[in-house]
Amino acid sequence: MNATVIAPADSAPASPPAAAPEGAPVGAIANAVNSWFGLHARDLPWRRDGFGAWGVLVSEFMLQQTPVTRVIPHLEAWLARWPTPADLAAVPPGEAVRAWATLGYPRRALWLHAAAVEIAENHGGVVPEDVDVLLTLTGIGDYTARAVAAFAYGHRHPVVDTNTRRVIARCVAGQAEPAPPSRTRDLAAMDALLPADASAAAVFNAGAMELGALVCTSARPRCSDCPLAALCAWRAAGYPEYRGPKKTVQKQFAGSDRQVRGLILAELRSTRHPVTDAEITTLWPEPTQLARALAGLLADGLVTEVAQGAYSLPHE
DNA sequence: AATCCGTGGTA
DNA sequence: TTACCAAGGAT
Repeated sequence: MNATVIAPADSAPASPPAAAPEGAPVGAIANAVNSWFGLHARDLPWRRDGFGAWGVLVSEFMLQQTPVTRVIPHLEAWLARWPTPADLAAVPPGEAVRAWATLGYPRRALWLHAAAVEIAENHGGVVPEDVDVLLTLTGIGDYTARAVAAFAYGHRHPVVDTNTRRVIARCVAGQAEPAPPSRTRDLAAMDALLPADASAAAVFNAGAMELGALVCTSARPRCSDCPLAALCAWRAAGYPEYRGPKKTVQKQFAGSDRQVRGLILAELRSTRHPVTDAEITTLWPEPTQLARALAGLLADGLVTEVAQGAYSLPHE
């Protein structure tokens, strides 16, 4: 069943291509991806000329685990309201959590606000361009730091997200799915493919992600449309199924603490008045789980107790 | 290093 | 209907 789900629609070649993928020049992969990207890249807001480093940074926060189509409207509203880091830093974090709406993982809104404060206070209100500096900001990790440096500032760095990891796993390693993430290994693998020219490198970073998002997808990859088909080690090997460590399964959402936290936060977003314990009690039938969820939100700083048994989004 | 963290679309 | 999974990061 596993291989059935993953295996692409078109069949493997009867015999492996004469040119072994390992023998293909490294530059061939980047060349093919960049040519394809030039023809098929989606017209996304953050790819417009002059979109700005702040816009790129906000987009990357929003895109952490949330699909492109859900991000775009919120991103544009966000940037219209807070055109600079200082604009966001000037409002309470609860405003960011409220504007985040249903994008999910509301801690990201809190982290984005914290990053804006850090940029305003420590970096003159300008989004840093060095990876090492970006990494010091709240909510920015290995992916986002390099994405901002590469896409907003044109610096040459390997940018590795889940799409790129999958493309490399298949095309280079000949495996159906990537091994569990490894910072060192993943960055080295992408670095080995990266064009020397910074501009071409930035295109390749974006192109590999785009290819993984549109063609080299997790389920039902469209190999017949893939610019790397002739270079792909997974294809050449006849699409062997994944044999690595078992992927961790995401816990069921229904009935989870996540769901309860979401219900409480949705209630807090719906009003600017404090929400009382009595009102929160109506949101979920199990008091123990409800209390645990509320305690978690308080500990995370997503909720503030403004009076005994009354709660709101964080003020400061 | 494994687990936790929201929400909604899709097959 | 259920299961998968989507430009990750923090702990």
